[in-house]
Order: sequence, then structure tokens, then C-alpha cells
Amino acid sequence: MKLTEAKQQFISSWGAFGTHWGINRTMAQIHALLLVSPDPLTQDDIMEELNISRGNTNMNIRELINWGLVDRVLLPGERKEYFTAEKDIWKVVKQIVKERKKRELEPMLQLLDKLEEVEGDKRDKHVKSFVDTVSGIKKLGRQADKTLDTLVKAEESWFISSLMKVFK
Amino acid sequence: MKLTEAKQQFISSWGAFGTHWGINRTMAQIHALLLVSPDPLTQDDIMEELNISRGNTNMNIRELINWGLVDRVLLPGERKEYFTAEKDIWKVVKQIVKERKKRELEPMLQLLDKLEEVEGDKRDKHVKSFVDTVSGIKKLGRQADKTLDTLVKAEESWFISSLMKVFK
DNA sequence: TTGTATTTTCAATAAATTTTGAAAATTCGG
DNA sequence: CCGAATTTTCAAAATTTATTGAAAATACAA
Repeated sequence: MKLTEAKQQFISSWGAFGTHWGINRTMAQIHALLLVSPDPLTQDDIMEELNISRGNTNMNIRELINWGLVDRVLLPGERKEYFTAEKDIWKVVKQIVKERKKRELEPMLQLLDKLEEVEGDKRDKHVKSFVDTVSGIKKLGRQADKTLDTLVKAEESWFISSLMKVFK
Repeated sequence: MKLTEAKQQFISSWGAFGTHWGINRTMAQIHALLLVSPDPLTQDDIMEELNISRGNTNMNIRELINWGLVDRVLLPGERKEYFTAEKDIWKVVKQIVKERKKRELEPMLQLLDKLEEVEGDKRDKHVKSFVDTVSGIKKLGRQADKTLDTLVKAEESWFISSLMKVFK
């Protein structure tokens, strides 16, 4: 397979992959393109490679920067902005985990705390079932939260070798 | 907070949560409703509680059954079908991990295997950058695959206590 | 400054996804 | 079987989400 074709397949399936994870297709595709590009690219490079409009490109680059996955690069003597993606996949994973934990897991745990204190007689099976479910989710959620905290701080090599021992 | 309100909040935020994970709102809401219901419900119960159409209800229940998260229950002497959700959250998580691994991670790893064999001179920085990125993702992906395999087989108590030791 | 290159915004449009509801298919007691 | 109850299907409609492109804002060299 030629590089051009391989690159396109990679970008396209990274885009499809993203849609299963709440990330829009274009954002994932731009990320994929930057991941495999040896040098920083401009907005125009990205527009051309992916055949998307200027506005779309701009918004999604901005979003990738918010996620901490892409950085602006200023090349000396160049007027245009260049963009580059973090290439260390372990760092990318940690960054995504960190953001999603903050945006999704933590608010959910806060809500569950409130919901667990629902009024009513625990002998009522409707109340009991609700409280039991909420408690169960909360317990696992808190565990996940702690585990992910540690993962976010971990070095790749340490992480992998530790897991190898536990999950032998 | 009253049970009715708490239930609605739970269902609604579980639905929103789902949309960040590639699951549609209604499917997640039906799942949430069944999770907190002490007894099995019929399609009509679900339609009424969530204010959704029969077709929508039916399709999403079917999808939840495909995911192994909901079971059909036949009550003796009743013509209608009843539905119930697995209440053990650990089992729910394992089931979801198992399905997503099969549907998303494994196909991605297969693709990366192919893409890694791209033609071209490794001294060309474009080729090198592509191969390095793909290899990096593949390596981490394979590790995740193994880890998740073990997780899927694990008991909750074992899982939690092991992780507590590693991530001290 | 001023003029031009570049980036950003956002209302309008397009595309994708979800939902509806009525018709068709199926199930099952009598 | 028959017929009513129940489930399933799916084309059309509604809704949500993504994309465009042109205008406005900004940045910067001269």
C-alpha cells in the first residue's frame, strides 16, 4: 500500500472511531492528519488535505487546542500559524482521560451524591431499588475516578509493567 | 428530593452521559429506567414513563438486548413481554467493555497491522512519521486489548483490591 | 498609521441521526 | 384455525449536529 492511501485510510478510520467516542468526525480527522505529519501544518494545508471549509477547520483546530491535543507553532519569519499534534500516544491518552474525567465523570459523581439522598422509606421497593442502583454506580465510579487519577500521573513504562503483573 | 424527581434526573443525565459515549439518548434513558425499576416493565410502561413512541421504544429495547444489557422476561399467564436490566453494575461495565472491544478496538488493531506495512523508504520523514505513529498506537492498543480481556474476566472485588494495591 | 494577510465568528444551509406512527407481521388463547 | 393482542418494521417527519462561506475582527509588516 502506498503512503497516500494508507494515510487516507488512517484518517478516515480515526474519524469513524472518534464518532463512537463523542468526538466529531472532522475533529478526529484533523487530529489524525497532524499525528502522521512530520512537520507542522497550516490551516490551509489541513483544508486542502481534508477538503473542508475554512470555518470548519478553524473551529475544530480550536477545539483540539482546548483538549490539549494540538499546539500552535509560530515559525520564525512566517506570518501564518502552524499546528502540530502531540506525537507521544501515551500522553495523548492521558490528556483525553484527564479531560473526560473532568467533563463527564466528576459531574456525574456529584449528581449521584445528591440523588442518593432521596426522601422516602427504604422499605418501599421503589426507593430501595433506586438507592441501590445509584449507590452501586457511585461506588464503581469513585473507584474509576481514583484509578484514572493515578493513570494520568503514570509513566507509560511503569503503567504497562504494573498492569502486566496484576493482569498476569 | 422526591423519588419521582430523583428518578427523572437520573434518567435524564444518564441519557446525556450516553450521548458522550456514542449511545443514543433514548437507549441510555430506557436503560436507566430499567436499572432503577424493582420489577420488569412492559413496552407500554416504558413508552409512558419516557413519553416516546412505540417504534422508538421497540427499536431501542432490541438494541439493549443486543448489547446484553437487557433481558426479555416472560411472566406466567401474561401475554405481554416484560423487560429487565442487569442490576449488578460491575457486570454491566464488563458487558459494555466486551462489546466495544469487539466492535471498535479489535477492528482498529487489524487495520493498523495493515497500515504499518506501508511501502516506502523509512528515511523519508513522511513515511517514518506515519509508521511511527501507527506503531505507537498499535502498541498501546494491544496492551489495552490484553488488559481489557483480563478485566472482562475479573470479579469486581478482585479487580478493585488489585488495583488498590497497584495504584496505591 | 494603513493596507493586506490571516484568523475568527456565526447565520444560513446541509447532512446525519433520531423519532414517529400507522401498517404489516407475528403470537397465542380459545 | 380465528381473531384480538402484541410486536416489529420502515418511510416520512422532526430534530439535532455539522459545515459552509462570507463578513467582521485581528495581527502585523512597512
